[in-house]
Amino acid sequence: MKACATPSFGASSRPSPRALRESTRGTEDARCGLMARRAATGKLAKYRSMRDFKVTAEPSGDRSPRGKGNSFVIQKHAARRLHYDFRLELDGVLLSWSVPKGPSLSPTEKRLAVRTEDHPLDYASFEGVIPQGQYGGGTVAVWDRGTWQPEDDPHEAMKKGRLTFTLDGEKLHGKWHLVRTRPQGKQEGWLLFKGRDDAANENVDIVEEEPRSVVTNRTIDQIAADSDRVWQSSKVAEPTAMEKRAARIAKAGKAAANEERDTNPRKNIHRNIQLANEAAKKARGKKTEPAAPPSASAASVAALVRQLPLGFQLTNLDKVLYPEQGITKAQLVAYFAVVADWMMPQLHDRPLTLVRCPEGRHKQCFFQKKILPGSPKSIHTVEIEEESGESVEYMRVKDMPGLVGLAQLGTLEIHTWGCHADKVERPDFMVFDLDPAPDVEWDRVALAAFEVRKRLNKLGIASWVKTTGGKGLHVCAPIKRTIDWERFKEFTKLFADTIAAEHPKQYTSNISKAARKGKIFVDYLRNGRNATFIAPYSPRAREGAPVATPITWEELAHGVDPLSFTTATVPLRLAKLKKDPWHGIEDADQAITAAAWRALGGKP
DNA sequence: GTTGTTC
DNA sequence: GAACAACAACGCGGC
DNA sequence: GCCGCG
Ligand SMILES: [Mn+2]
Ligand SMILES: [Mn+2]
Repeated sequence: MKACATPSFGASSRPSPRALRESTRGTEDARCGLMARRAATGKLAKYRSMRDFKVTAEPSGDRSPRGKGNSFVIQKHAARRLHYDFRLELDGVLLSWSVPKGPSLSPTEKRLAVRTEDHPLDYASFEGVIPQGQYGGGTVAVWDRGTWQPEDDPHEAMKKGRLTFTLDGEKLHGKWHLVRTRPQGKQEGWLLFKGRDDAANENVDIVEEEPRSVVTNRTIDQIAADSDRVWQSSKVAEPTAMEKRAARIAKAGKAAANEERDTNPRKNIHRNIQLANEAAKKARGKKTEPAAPPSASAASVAALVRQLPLGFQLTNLDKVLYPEQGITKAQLVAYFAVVADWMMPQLHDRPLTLVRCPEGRHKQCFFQKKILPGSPKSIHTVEIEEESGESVEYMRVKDMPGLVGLAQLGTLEIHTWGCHADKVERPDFMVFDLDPAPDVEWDRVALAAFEVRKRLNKLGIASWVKTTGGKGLHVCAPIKRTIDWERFKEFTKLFADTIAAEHPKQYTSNISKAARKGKIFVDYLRNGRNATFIAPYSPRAREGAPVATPITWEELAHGVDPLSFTTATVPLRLAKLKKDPWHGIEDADQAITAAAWRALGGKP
């Protein structure tokens, strides 16, 4: 059997137009044509793997339009960033480059061109909208099209990284160059620039002056608007299951919003996220097998959180962070967005330490205290002088986008210092962490919290309580910023030692494991300068995505199951609450008084 | 998860 | 663009 | 000084 001819023109002799035509389309036999098609099919595997053709209107490339085999197209593509996709037909596919600034008619203006995956030939006529969330989501216009003629063998040229050719399009003409930059060194890029000939022009910005589609004479904006209309009408005609679902959520969201005449769009997004969370919980039921199947609404949660006004990009929203519950990063983002209003008053401007698990809670997790380059801009910093003398940039957040920024980093736990950024050397939040030994019953822990509360009250300090996401409780008290860390910790140690001394069978203030057997460790060490504690409303990187949850003393007296507070249940709980469980904590105006020191037998 | 290096 | 590697905390108490 | 702890 005869081998199929590879189009080849030799290095020196320029091919005739006829030779070019015949090189890609069958002057030989049907077998070669078929093989070329199969080859093209293989080249398009990547293109297809990146797209879901049920969702996008882009062609799948299973039908090749008949042409002369030397077409080119430039598609103006308003995606995340506006760019121009430069495509040359070769061997049954479109070689493609993404040119951020588009072509220039000036031979001295070299434009960066990044090679992208080969596209099918029928892509050349695609103009319209690629749905958001799909690869390359955005609006596409056919900015120019026509034919191209390589100067030499294009296969050799591609291999060498020097392609010289002539364009005969509607906007672009004459000689052009595509040159690969140094293969080693920085990233491999190409440069697209005009050859020196009559079609060159130093004075015209072709991209500015000819912005429209050469096919429909529409601008990008007009194409997007037209596509909107088509989408609207097709939606009425034939709603898909997903659209029906979205409509249901939107309707429920509207009804809820109408109740309180809420015109804040962000609040509405929050509400929709809550509704989606609720639906997700119902869909999951209470089954928690080793790996839960993705919940029905995971996809719609991703769509919702993408609407949050953040100022940075969310990525990998479908990544599963808690496999047992099937909780995705999108659901974590939704959780933070919903609890932000309750959480931020406590978290605002405190230095942070994070527990990050970007690959999920079972994979490599790590602590992070310093800000890293590339962090979302909604994460702010605070410069703190370490005792060693060196200065470290800690992280802090001020608002919902900041909180979601932490989620974007794959943060499963947020730990905070007991001070604020503007006065780091003055602690303002006291925490007694009640850690029960493994065999201690929950009721004893609850009673311990009341004991701590009673004793603090006697010292003139009101306190609030939260679960930790584990088997313990945190008794918390805001304190005026009068004393330094050393004295602060000294006071809390005195307090813990006193309880332990008076009830040695119940409590210990000694961190060592041996001392804690059968007892509750009153952990005052959270009150040191370099110590942190789990933030209110922070999830934990543990099975079930439990949440450190502020509760009222009444609830604690009534009985609560600390592990029932999870990223799935806390948003529902908050929606039902009439007032903040920590109501009044912002207005507390209390300090460690001289009388308090004396009551514990300490020196004021 | 992000950045930097390398092809 | 893709594949790959490096990197992301540390102080304090107990004995 | 090392280990455990969070
Ligand atoms: Mn593109
Ligand atoms: Mn503890």
